[in-house]
Amino acid sequence: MDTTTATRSIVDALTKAIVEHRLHPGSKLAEQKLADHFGVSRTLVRQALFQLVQKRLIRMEPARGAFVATPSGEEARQVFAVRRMLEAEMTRNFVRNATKTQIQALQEHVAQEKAAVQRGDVAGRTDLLGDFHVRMAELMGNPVLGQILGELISRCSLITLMYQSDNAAEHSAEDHAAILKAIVAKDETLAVQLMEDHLSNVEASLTLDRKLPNSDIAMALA
Amino acid sequence: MDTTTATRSIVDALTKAIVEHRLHPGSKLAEQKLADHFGVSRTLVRQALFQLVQKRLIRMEPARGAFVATPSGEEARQVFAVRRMLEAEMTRNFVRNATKTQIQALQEHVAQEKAAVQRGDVAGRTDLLGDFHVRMAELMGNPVLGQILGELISRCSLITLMYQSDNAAEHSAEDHAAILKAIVAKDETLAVQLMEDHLSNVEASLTLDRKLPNSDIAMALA
DNA sequence: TCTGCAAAAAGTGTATACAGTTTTTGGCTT
DNA sequence: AAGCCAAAAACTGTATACACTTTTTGCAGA
Repeated sequence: MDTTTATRSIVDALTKAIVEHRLHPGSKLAEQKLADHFGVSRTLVRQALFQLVQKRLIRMEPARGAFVATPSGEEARQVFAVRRMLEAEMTRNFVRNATKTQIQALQEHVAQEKAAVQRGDVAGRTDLLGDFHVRMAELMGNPVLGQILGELISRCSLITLMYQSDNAAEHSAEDHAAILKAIVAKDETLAVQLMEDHLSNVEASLTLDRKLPNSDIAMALA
Repeated sequence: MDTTTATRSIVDALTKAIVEHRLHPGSKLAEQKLADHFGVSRTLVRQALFQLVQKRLIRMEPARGAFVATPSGEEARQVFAVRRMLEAEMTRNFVRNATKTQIQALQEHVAQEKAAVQRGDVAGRTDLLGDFHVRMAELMGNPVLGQILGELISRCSLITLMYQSDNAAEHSAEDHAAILKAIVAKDETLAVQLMEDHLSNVEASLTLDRKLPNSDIAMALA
């Protein structure tokens, strides 16, 4: 087992748990408990936690330990702003350079989204909706961009959990379908516009000005 | 001394050393030597190294240790592509929203650049040229963007060291001055265009297709 | 019953120990 | 003299130990 793999698998497992909302914002992440759970020593857990801090998925307080991050509304807006910048250009490049195979891959993905929506699979839908963006980033052959976007999208998972309002972004799947249609039609301007609008819609569907409904409270309850 | 501070200061020191080219691409980073140098145990050094891996400034090989990263030409191109995406939008926002104080801050920075160039201060110039971009990102009040850009610019420091050709980007300082002039004139389109051109020029001044002149060799010599 | 405080428990921060792997060293053979 | 192999040294990967801090517990007093 090489060095990175052990720590890496812990990072991945915790990332997955946070992104899938199995660990809530503000939750305490006690090192010994995690070590027991993963069957390793605290040393490896600690290394993993430090990496998660850099991914902004957790925060560490001196002598108090690690907690699942509770991004502020301000931070959320900034994350969406950066996503719009990157994904607009990504979409433009995609229209210009995407091969038929790549477009087909996205079409299949959108079909999966539609299926998940129709059968009421909420968890699966949430997963797929985020994956659409990651998939696009990967397909365009720029792993550097893909990795940055992947991290931003992970953070959005926390953000949406904290600030989602009643009318959650139900029509994301439709947005994706519309974007893809514009891509197929090679309508660069429209595709870019739809992508920007889509991200703005998702952001707008959140109540980012809420007065920290749970962050401190959740910590207090933990 | 809180937990993050000890490890963090090691991360910062190593980052600085790499960005300032005091540690060359491919150099071995032996844990015990670093520990002795910083007067701490390997535990803390190791935590720092893992964070630097995520910042893509070093890489770790199983059972072989940590080495200063040697980004490929392909990776270099991708980093520049992402920088163009982000900095174009950043410039656009800057033209729209920058206050007089912020513009003044940039003007002073450009003046410093000019001074460094004139007195032939190569090290200072290199520092300042990268800082121009970080400074702009910070000024626009989007720390999320600022942090991402900061990391990309750090990577560029390694990239330029590895791939710089004879005619290194001497006129970066002039480019910056031109961009700033367009910003002052509130010419959004021109400012964005100049920023994109500037980044393309820097990229073009590198010989990214070179056949790994030092990566493996430097490792062998280490 | 509620508040306050001290002792105990739990938890973090760092160093050290040790097993396993890689690299270096030094002698032996050709 | 050059190449090769084995022993030694150096180094990584992980666990454990221990000091110090925070949190919890439980009892005494009001």
